[in-house]
Amino acid sequence: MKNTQLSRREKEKLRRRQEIKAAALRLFSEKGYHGVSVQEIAEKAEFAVGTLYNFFKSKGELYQEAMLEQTEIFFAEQAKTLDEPMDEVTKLRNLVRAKGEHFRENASRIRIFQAELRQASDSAIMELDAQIHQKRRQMFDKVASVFESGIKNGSFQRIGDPYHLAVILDGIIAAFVTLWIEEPDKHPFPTDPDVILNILFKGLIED
Amino acid sequence: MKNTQLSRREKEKLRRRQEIKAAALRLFSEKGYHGVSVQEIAEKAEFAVGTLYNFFKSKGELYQEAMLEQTEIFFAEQAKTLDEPMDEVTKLRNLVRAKGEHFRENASRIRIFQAELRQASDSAIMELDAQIHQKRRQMFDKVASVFESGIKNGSFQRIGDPYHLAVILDGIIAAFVTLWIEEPDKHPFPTDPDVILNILFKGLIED
DNA sequence: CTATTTAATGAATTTGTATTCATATTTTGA
DNA sequence: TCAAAATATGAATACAAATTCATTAAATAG
Repeated sequence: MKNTQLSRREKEKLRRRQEIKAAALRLFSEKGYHGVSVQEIAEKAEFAVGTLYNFFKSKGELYQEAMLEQTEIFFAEQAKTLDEPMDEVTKLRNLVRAKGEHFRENASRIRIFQAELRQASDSAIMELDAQIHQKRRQMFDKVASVFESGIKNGSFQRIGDPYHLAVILDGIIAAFVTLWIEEPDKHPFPTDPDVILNILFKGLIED
Repeated sequence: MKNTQLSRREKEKLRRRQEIKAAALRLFSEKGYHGVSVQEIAEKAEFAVGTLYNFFKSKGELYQEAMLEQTEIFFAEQAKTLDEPMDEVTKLRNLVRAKGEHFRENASRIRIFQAELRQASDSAIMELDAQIHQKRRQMFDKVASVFESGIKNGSFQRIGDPYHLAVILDGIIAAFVTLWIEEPDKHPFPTDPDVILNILFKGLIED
């Protein structure tokens, strides 16, 4: 799979292309698509603006290539953990571990997969983000206290920290919403709340 | 809490302000912040561009107000379900139900809480989005087959559809990542995968 | 060493859109 | 009915980039 039939010149060209992509990736990850100008990328990559356009058709294409490459690495790392011949529990543990490692190693780049607006330069929008997150935290506290009291009075097992449980319930619901938004017919949002809650209520292992 | 001490004129003014906000909300929800021009909002609201600026300092402020109002309604609906004097399981069920109803009623508006880029008009970026989602689905299939085989050979209980379980595991991890990104010191991403997996492995109710 | 091809440059151009403001219109109160 | 105050208007302005391209520089070949 090595590029052996590439001339010296072509390899050089490819290397510079990669350099530009790397500079772009770092900036996009920090400030989001709209927060970065082509000028800025050119400076970071130590090329002139025009040069970037010798390598990429447009800013959009550069963004696409940079992000897709990153995504491919991310998924490849995960897939590898599932291809080992292991029992299911081990596979899941390795998967979660691999994801965790990737996140820790690429902390700054992860943000980009969060909402693009979070990185806005506009002050009103940054304020909005802060306000929404405050509301979310308040909500998490409220939900956490439900788990807390359930654990205290013996209705619930202590399978995790109550605040974590609140955040997790939110994450599970968000996952269902994502499914539903992408393919509303194939994955309608469940009417019965227990379809979602049973994930928490019932244990996957033993009973 | 009613605005009784407002003059006829002031009430009118407020109503028009709300109308603009409503038009803006609909457009922002469909096409994202960068995908909508002030022109467009003005047309939808049936005012001239200049008029919007009599009501809002800037596009950013309009966005902020429109989105925040929506968010407040969203969280208020949820909070209400937790304030009723019910047992914990019922509270959680009502919470999930309330969220589901909100999502179904506001389908188009939900997208805005997903990544902003998804609504991009740039074709390269739309393509990127499609490519990432294809990769995600492939990954979900792989993970689902781990759950599937675990269920088949009796290692796992069938607490939900295997594909759902895969998506949910992803959602749980994403929830932890969000926590960690917001407050890295307070909520580090767990080193031990079982902190995450026990949510699935162990049941909240009975054992 | 020179000619020719290939690549890099960045100022100038184009584009898109947020914001302003002089003018027109409507509302209010006398 | 009319003048003053309040609002609405949208063409003009300002600005921030993305993209282009004529020019310059570097690399390669003869």
